[in-house]
Amino acid sequence: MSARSDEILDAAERLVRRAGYAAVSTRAVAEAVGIRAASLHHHYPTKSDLGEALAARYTDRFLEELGSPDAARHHPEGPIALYCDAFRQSYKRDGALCLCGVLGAEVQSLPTPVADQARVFFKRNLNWLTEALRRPGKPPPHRDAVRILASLEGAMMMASALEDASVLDTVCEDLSALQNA
Amino acid sequence: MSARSDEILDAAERLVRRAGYAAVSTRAVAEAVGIRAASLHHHYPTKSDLGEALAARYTDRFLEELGSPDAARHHPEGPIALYCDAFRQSYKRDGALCLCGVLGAEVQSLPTPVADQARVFFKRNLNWLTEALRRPGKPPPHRDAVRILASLEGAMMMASALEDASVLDTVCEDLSALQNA
DNA sequence: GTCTATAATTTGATAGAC
DNA sequence: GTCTATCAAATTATAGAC
Repeated sequence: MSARSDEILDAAERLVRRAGYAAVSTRAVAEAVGIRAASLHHHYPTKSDLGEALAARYTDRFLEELGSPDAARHHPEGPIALYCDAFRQSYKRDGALCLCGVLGAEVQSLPTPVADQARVFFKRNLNWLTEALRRPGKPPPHRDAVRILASLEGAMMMASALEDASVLDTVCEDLSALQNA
Repeated sequence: MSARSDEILDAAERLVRRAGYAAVSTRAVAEAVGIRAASLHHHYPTKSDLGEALAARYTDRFLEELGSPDAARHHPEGPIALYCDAFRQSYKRDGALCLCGVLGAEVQSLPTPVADQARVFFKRNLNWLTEALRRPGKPPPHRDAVRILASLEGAMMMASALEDASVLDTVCEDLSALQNA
């Protein structure tokens, strides 16, 4: 993975998170990097290859930033607040919703490898949440994980569509409050 | 609005809800109807016109099916259950997520009139929910409305991406239960 | 690794006959 | 209202020079 390959993913991520996979051309990504389309295809032979690498890196990075579910359990404000903040920071830092939220909405028109990588994001996040919320002597809280991730994905989509970040803040506050109930 | 114009919107809705706006060509819509692309452009001069009419009809129909917020308040299972069922039925009947959830995820690459119509869906739904959940002597529950709609939109996206309708069911059940708390 | 050049296809859209 | 024919532009991708 060369520096240039990473630069290409950076540009692709910025564009796809705002416009969607189908609406972003390999040419547009190349232009954003400052190279020709033919050069981009040297790093990623097909658009599908680019999309797959993009989703995989996004997922790896996101989970890396989260840290271990075990550490999250001992976070002073609780695992839900920590998890919400990861999305909130990502949304505010990049001014765009979750890459895999975007891909998930157009999953039926994605090349199979890209769709599969988007699914991996959701599965790994659900596993992380289930682990972080687990309480001794109780069954794994899978339903809570589903509810939390779905709320956050929907909140980011609506915040982006309505150009109103307070939608995400509202949902995050209510999710954190619920935890203490 | 001729019968043919409506047929075109039917086909467009089916395709866009599965693949996204950018991934669906006017030719593909025309083919699904059984006419030529030139004939489609007679009914909707541009793709943007088609998208705008599509989102507007979707919103009108959805709110019509919901009925009045006042009637929902007196529903035997409560307004939240009624609202959740509207999305659940739509998801199962059409095998696809909310049209405006799809459009919302790619809002930055949509023609302005289409993006605006997608926003109208969210605003009208938030107003409906706020009204249906209102309780005398209390401030309008705008936050609850945001939380509920965001949860449902995210749940549909995830159900579609993971090809697992139980995600939507789980979220609906938890939303209804919360109401009684 | 990047470029120019180019191929093959698709796309949104129009002109004009019927 | 629908068609054939056509267009200009964009898109994904490849060949081959440097």
